[in-house]
Amino acid sequence: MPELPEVETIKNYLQQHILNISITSILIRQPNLRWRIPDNVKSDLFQQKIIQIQRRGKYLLFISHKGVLIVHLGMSGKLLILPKQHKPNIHEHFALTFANDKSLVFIDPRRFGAVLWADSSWQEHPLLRDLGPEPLNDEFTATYLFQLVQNRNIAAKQFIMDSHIVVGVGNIYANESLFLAKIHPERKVKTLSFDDCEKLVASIKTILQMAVAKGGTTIRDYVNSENKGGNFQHYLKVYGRGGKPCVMCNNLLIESRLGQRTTVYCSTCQV
DNA sequence: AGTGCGGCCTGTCCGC
DNA sequence: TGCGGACAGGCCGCAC
Repeated sequence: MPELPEVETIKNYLQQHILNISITSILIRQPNLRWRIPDNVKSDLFQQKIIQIQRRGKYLLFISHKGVLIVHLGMSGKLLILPKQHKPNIHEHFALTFANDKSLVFIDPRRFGAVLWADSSWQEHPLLRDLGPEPLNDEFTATYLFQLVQNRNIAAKQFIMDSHIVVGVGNIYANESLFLAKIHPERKVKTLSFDDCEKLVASIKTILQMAVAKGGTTIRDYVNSENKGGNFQHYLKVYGRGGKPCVMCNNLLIESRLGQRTTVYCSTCQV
């Protein structure tokens, strides 16, 4: 569900609400998420405070003096701030309650998400250490991308959705970025010129920045921690518009499947 | 090493 | 209205 802009929006909200407040209880209701929630989360976080929240790709990192809680929302995960006494949700798998009687509640119907624990050197965690650069950082450049595309016989869309190449680009923003860059999603990446890489990098940055500014995209059920949707869905040019006219050339957009994911593009504008 | 896909889950929608 | 199948903002881990 959530891609980089959605996770960033959640992080920005949580930073204003749960920092530096003692944790009074930890609830593990369903430990079997993508990976099992480690038992020691309970003892390690008890009476600790979250002193900092960071985002790495689509992972949220809740940093305490004892270690780091790593949270990934998968496809259907939500993190909500609710009163300590709230209406129970059958998919509430994990919750932290704070001294101000607010709870941080992890809800995830499909359980593709994860709640994990690392010591303070979370950068070395197996799930995080091999991740590619943050797309909005200066290290994500055309020079970097052009170097990686050499001899790679993979479709452009699958390439930019690979978190070892660049983090945070999911299905919606991959489709949108390729449209903006005028690159066909099935184009083999080894055929990209340096100029193509420049356009692609610039497009990914533009799309993600705009989406962050609009609080993310709500297609179906994404909500931030205030239980509100984002607004970027009003700015999508291809995703969800298969069969409709291209906003640039009026030809009908093609909807196909690539790597088991719905892919939408304009066969005239994107080459 | 790179590439392609199965699988993890539940909910929803669509066609028969 | 019931049922099966496809699909959904992700991504690891395995075959080849």
